[in-house]
Amino acid sequence: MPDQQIRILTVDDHPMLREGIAAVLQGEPDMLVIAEASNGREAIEQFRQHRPDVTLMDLQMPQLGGIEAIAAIRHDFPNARIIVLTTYSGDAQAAKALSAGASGYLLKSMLRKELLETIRIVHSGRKRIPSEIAIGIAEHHTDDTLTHREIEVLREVACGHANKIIADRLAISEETVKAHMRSILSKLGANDRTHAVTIALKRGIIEI
Amino acid sequence: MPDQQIRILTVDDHPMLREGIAAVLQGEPDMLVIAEASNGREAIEQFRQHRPDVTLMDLQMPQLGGIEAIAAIRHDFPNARIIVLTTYSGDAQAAKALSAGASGYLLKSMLRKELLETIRIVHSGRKRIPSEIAIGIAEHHTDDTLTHREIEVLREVACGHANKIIADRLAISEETVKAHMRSILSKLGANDRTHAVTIALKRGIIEI
DNA sequence: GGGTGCCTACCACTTTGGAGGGACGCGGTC
DNA sequence: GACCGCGTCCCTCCAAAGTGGTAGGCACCC
Repeated sequence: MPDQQIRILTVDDHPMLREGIAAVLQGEPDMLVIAEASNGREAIEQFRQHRPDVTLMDLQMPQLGGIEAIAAIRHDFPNARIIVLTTYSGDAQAAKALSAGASGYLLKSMLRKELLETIRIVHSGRKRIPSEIAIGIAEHHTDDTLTHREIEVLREVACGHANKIIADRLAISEETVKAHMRSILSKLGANDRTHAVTIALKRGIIEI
Repeated sequence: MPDQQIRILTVDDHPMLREGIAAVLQGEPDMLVIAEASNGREAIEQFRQHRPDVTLMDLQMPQLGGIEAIAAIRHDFPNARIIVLTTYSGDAQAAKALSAGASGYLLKSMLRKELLETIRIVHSGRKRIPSEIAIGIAEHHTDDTLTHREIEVLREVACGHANKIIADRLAISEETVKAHMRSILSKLGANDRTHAVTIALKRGIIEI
């Protein structure tokens, strides 16, 4: 009954982890790993070629990240069922992945039982987000989110650039940079720019 | 010939990854996974109980980190052969692991071939550190390393505390905090405190 | 005894950051 | 048309951060 099997694509830059997933899924008669990819670019390629029923996707990968890959795949195949399988990297990352079109979000620290359950649930067309993750997202959902420009400024701040330098690099006045900083500090509830950077890193708003 | 097999303990908080390692090692007749652990505390226990020939150890784990576990195991069993298997988290982390007594350092992104090679090499009593890692460590080895007190100050800075607050919390004068900061900025080559924090995070000197 | 590194502390000084206010154009929505 | 969010810009003011130099006490090692 190969037609009834759930055909799965695994995407992760750790071969050993792909190996582990494959080992777990091999024990399940209704599942079959049909392709693997080690970055976002390969993931898109493999998806096009094999049209898997379910895709397991890491977020942090070289070349092209998971979130971009999810968005690209869902753009071409709006019915693609994609489960994020990653180490927790902040509620902002999780929220981005879900709004990019992921149907599930799993942590690598979770047990095989949850993986199998989630694959079956997502394959059947439903969504599945563990409550820990959902709570994390909800916690900051009411908060103001940073605008595109504010995130740009914050990235500059993380590099150790002074307001004046940032102003030059973004081709705006120092006063504007200060205005953005005020907004950033207030939105994140940070004491100072350093605090703002560590908060943003924790929540996955920016990366190092 | 079970006596000639390399008896291996795997330590990682991702069950899926342990599964993957086990799958890879199962194909090797001269290797055998005899125990698993999902954090540092369990690792020490399992080591005591099974005395493996080689231990594969992740660094980032709940309860007790890998570096502490390596140090504890090597304290009781100076001949323990331990290989770090982790995602790269800065040269400082790698250096700490090696000086805690690890004989090898592998990245999770590396291929199975390298894992097997490293296990055999380390089991034979030699060390093995990939050149990328060695270069990373060497790059900053000539640099001044931060003192214990400086790291304490930097951790406070990362929390968004002002010099005055840090002074209170560490029970020293604000002027002393400033003196430490001057030293930190100079040693790390940072433009300002924010930059110092991001550099230290990248290099694994502090964690969020 | 002399040297070194670390932690501590002070002074004087300049630069930067952050708070609080207001303001305007633009694009979107109601 | 009125409103709102965003990005832009300007002002003032004060508190912080950062730079320079100096120095004592302490532990450690030659």
